Amino acid sequence: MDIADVAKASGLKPSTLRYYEQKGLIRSAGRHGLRRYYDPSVLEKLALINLGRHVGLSLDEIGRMLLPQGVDIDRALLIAKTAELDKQIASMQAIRDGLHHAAHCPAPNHLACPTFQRLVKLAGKRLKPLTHKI
Amino acid sequence: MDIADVAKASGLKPSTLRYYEQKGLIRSAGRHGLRRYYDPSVLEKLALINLGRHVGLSLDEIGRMLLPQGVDIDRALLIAKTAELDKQIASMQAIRDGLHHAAHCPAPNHLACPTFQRLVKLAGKRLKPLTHKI
DNA sequence: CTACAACTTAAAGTCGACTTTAGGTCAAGC
DNA sequence: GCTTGACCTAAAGTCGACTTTAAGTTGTAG
Repeated sequence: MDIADVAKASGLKPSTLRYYEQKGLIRSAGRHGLRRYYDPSVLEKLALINLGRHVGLSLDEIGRMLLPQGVDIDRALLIAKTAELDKQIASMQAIRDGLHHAAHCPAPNHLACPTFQRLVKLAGKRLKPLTHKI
Repeated sequence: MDIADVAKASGLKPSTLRYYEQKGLIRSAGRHGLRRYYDPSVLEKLALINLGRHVGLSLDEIGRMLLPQGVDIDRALLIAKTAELDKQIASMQAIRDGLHHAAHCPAPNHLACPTFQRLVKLAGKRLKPLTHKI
């Protein structure tokens, strides 16, 4: 497949594919002259990268997780990530519940509502930044 | 309170406070000469901003939600955000379950595992980018 | 065989949320 | 009254993940 085919099949732009290659996330199978050509298995690797982005991994982290040979992931890192996701989900649920309450609470303003006050404190304390762009 | 007090109490840097002011998120109560001084209620507003960041709002969105007078939030936007959070949570749970399975699946590599394959497709299709940095 | 669409590279630009820097002002303690 | 540390502003820098641009090369349809 040439780069345009991979782009179409993956939904990524050619420039993104070159960028991923530069970062060491994918490799082309070779060149026809200057032009890259790819093995279709690159699509599986890209799907995996996409998945990683969705769970909040940076490209660098994904690079470390993707085993060099073949298309696979480090299981230990996967388990760690699962635990992290559990925490994130719990946080988001707490916030969701607080927002839901605040939106329906009859207090004159949200800061007058004790449930909302707990929520604000929760966000201030318990939640560490979910610093990612996915 | 002067800017250093607000910084200490909120955990934000003075530069961040000036930046938020520039964006119209907070206001100082006035100046002593050049120096800003703040009403303590700014801390509540900052807590609210912090909360907003945690649910994935941009500073601009937060600016639109914070009612100009006093410290409060637009309830309709709050409800909408609650619904959005519900979706995000559901997505994250699906991914979490998939990762959990993949990490413990006996298939030789994850791509050989049908559950993992479904997960990869899910991430590719159903999940729209959670494009935020918190 | 030629035209040209599609590829190539390196480098610079973008976006959001800040942080840092450079250069200047000033309230307060000695 | 003088020093100094904390404050001020405007502008530039940073980070991650790309995208865009500028300038050049080439496989391939006609």
